[in-house]
Amino acid sequence: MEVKSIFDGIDENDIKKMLVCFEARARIFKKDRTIVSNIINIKMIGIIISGTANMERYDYNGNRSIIEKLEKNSVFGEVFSRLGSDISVIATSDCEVLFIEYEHLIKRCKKGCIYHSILTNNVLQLLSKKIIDLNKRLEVLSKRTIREKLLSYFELLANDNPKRKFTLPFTYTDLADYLSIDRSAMMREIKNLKDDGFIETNGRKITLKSY
Amino acid sequence: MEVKSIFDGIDENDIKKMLVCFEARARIFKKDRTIVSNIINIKMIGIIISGTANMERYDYNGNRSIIEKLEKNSVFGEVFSRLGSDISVIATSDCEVLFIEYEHLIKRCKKGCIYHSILTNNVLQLLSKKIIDLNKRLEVLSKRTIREKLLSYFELLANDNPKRKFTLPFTYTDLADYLSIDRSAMMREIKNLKDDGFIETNGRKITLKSY
DNA sequence: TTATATTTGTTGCAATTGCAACAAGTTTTT
DNA sequence: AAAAACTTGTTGCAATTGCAACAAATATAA
Repeated sequence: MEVKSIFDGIDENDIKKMLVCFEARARIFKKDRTIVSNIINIKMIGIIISGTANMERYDYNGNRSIIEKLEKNSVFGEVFSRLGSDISVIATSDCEVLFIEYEHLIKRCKKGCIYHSILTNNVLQLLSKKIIDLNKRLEVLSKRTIREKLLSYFELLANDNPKRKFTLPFTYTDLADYLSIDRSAMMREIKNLKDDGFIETNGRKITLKSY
Repeated sequence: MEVKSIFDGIDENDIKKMLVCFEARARIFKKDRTIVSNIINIKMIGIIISGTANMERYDYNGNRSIIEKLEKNSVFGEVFSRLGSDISVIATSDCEVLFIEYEHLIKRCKKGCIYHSILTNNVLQLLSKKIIDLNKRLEVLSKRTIREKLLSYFELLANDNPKRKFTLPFTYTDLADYLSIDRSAMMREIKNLKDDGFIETNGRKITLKSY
């Protein structure tokens, strides 16, 4: 059974008690607002309670890189990310974020919260999941051509659907940033993939034809 | 204080007891031997006790990708890696590997090992560290040109040394695979970097000149 | 110490890619 | 409903890259 949230398996009432014990604080962010501008030095972790956000970075050439898409229950923070870089988390829709100090999570609770160990375990599962996701991303980015990058990314998305259909979770502009490639070159290659019969597209709906 | 091993802070004697409790098994691998040929379906994790290894993958074009360099205390296994891919772990020197079932690590010990919670905590720290490392790798791979990939990778290596000198932990051939680029194109670019005064090289010893 | 294998260094050439620029289509804001 | 902002689609061109191939230098094995 997959862990979805760090509070999986913990009773609603107990969660509330724990949040007090953790001195957790919730904040609301409007779409396009910056949730964290510089992830370094944040000894807190953030948990997306509702809404979506992107973790992104601009390099010195002004090229944006979308490091990660965050959604409900996603966890972010220094411990989960690259230290020392100009990474920010931007709300892509209105969202609510819960901030908790990292130390509270990993240390054994002095007040003896009985659910603390469940929570630790959940964090462990989420971290494992994140590692798997990062490795997926790495697998895509380690492809040498735009065509291969697209196909391996599409393959990941199509895996969930027996008809091999999926909807891009991105605009094409964002997709290019996610794959770290030039948008126009990517559009050209998508056209080639269509011409060569690898994919069919209808807006952001894509069907993978071959295996 | 950084956690180096999953057994950090646990007494030697207690480790031995735990290993029995975990049904841990140690195995020796000679250089160039395959430690795990297909990481999927392994419900175990491996811990490098001594020696070094590479986690690698060959795509259908025969291009090798070095996913990760493993050394003493590195942990690998299904939970820490991309599922379903043809990933293998190859010894790059003689090494000793300890295998433990993942379940034993995360479940609360029925026999009441008092150090179990320390261990869970250590695993958590190691996972966090791995996430940070993966993000570093992603940062390098998300650069769009070979030059930028090289410079950002060198930057990471040079960060540890005030003189901005470092020795590549790779042969140049392996470096190209690690960066997912063509070796000859990479050599050409390294030459350009030298000509342009960005770096000085002496074999695998490199000095970063500019910032 | 020879033989064998691997790594490094180089080059021409063709293919891929990034860049710049612009038009057309959508969506969002005013 | 009009204006503004963003996304999609397209192209020529120059720069970068991958590929193939080979020689020289090192490292490893016999």
